[in-house]
Amino acid sequence: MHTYSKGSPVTSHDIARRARVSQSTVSRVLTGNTKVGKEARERVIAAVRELGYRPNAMARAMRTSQTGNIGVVVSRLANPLYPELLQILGKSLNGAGFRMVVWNSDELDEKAAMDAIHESRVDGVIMTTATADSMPLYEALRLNAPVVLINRVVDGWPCDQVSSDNLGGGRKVAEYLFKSGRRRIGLITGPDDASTIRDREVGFRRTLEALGSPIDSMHCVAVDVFSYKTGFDAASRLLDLAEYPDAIFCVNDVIALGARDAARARGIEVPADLWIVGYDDIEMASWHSFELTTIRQPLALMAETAIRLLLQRMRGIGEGWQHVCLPNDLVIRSSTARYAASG
Amino acid sequence: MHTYSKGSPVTSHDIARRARVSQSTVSRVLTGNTKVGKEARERVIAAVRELGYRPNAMARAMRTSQTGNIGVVVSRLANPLYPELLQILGKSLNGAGFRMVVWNSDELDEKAAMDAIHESRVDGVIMTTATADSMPLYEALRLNAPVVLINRVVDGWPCDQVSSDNLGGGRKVAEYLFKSGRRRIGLITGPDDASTIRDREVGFRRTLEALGSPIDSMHCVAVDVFSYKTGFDAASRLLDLAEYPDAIFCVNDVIALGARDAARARGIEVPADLWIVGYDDIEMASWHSFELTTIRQPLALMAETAIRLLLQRMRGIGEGWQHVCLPNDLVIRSSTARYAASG
DNA sequence: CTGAAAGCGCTAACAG
DNA sequence: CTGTTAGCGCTTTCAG
Repeated sequence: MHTYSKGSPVTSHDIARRARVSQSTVSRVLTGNTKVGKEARERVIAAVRELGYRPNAMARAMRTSQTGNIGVVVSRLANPLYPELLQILGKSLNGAGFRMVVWNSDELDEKAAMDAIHESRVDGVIMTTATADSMPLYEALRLNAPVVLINRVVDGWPCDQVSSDNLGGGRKVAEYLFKSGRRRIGLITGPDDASTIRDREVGFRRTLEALGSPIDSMHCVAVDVFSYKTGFDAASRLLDLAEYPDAIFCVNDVIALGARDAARARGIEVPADLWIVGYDDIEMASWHSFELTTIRQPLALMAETAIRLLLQRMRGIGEGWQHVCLPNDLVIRSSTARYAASG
Repeated sequence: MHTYSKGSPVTSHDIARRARVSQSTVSRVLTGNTKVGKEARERVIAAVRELGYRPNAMARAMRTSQTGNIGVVVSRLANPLYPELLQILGKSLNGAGFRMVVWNSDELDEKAAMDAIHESRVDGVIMTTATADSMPLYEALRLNAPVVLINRVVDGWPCDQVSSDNLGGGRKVAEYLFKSGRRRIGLITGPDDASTIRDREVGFRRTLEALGSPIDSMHCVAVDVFSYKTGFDAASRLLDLAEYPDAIFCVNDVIALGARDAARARGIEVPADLWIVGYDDIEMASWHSFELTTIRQPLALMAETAIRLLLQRMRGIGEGWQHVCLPNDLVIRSSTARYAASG
């Protein structure tokens, strides 16, 4: 029985025969790199159409050592930030003539992505979830693999990196809350292996300390994994305190949404009794039920930058490793009072 | 300058030389299909490790006509159903030894996925977003391409298809609402090119008609695209009527969430003044702010089934086209009163 | 401008 | 068990 997956049976030789040219001329017409006589070209094109010929990508890849595939490793797709990022990356990559291959990152996926580079399945990889203890990643980088880090970064690692200013984002939130008169400020943070989270927390804490209003350790909770539920639970703990915070900064939106609902579940009014601030500006942040004040990252710009750096790296251009850090914005909604953000 | 993407410079010949065996023996050790002497095998393995050798996947694919890649076409990732499905599909595919390549489906992506099959970039494709007017898909199917449809299906098309019982889902919702005493039942539906939507709507309408309580055309709105916002707006139109519905069935959760918030924005109490039912049971449906009654599809089972059918098809097994339709469940939450669902 | 020829790195007969 | 041999389908010199 014929198995389709053996690939289209028609090859460039078939085209050559039919167009009465040599196989190499067929190739020349298709790649378009070399001049070909008008007559011959037209016969080839006609034959291609008539036979429904599609060049075999594997064979081409083998000759050119280029697959046209770019791998993307994303963290748990359950965080809506990543689908959003994925959508943007996919569009940009397609625009640049590449296909996107996705790994949904647990450690196995990270390894799989690095394997794919070494096996020439992909020409390069964009990692959104790097951490300093990813051995496979580090190994690949040592071998000079074309990898760029986006979103999460790892200081000092030998590769291009693109992030937004998480330190500054944390600072902006702290300043905003403090200047708006909040003084019992709480924090829900997460695992500190992600640079994003670490930076947001550090920027936030340092600024409050500098302003003379450090976070009470009672008012700080760390979740082990980011989800609505963990956010809900963490906030519940904070809100069950006799003197609960008058504002809570959550290091990402998903937990902030959980926190918002924890307040609702207790009948705590937001923003009257409690302010909540998130981070990422995922789509749900703007929903009527949440109206979450948050930090918006310039995802599209980050994606474009990452792709540009990766393509340069793949071409062997680019000497040192670049670390691009893009600015982000405080988006004020009614989960906090509508005071103007100050510089 | 050395460009990494030229691929690892070490080939099976290098290994052969180093292990003092022929290149084919190296291949035999690596593929593991043939017996190899203990001595030789060990020398090969050692050489592989010492040189950090990785077999070139393109070359292998060219010989075997198998890439190990499965393409997945998903509709707008903005609908959280699709990331959920993607996650499940990815895990199952990896478990079966395949990699997942994702296209984020507008018409261009659909075409790209079909191109990928013809160019032997992927061994097969899983489509979540088929519609009857997808020309590239139809063309590919005519050529007997290994494609399976999941979620959305197209009656009469020559391919394997997996869906859940959308007709029955619509019916269940109708019965539940009617038996719970709702009589001014509204409907927010969507574009009818998707089989899922069509079936849900038909099942719902027919059942209500059979029960003698057809939908008032005033109480039916169709959105052109599925999003929180379109759901919010559509529900707003319904709720601004003098006599607004006492229950609204939304053909998917995303618009149901919008509808829920439209009620909240007007101070309409749910479920006291209005019941809302969605479809899909995406994660947010269970969030405290929504507590949405909805239909849960057996995504994991659907994914497994689709993959099984696809693998059979790729192996050339399987004679006729199968159409698997799996049952789904009504999940009752407090966006409707907590009456028991009846059979 | 075009054909002939040489492989890319690997797998899979085919003979030992 | 293992080496030799013949390509997979394509791109790219190298000669005309």
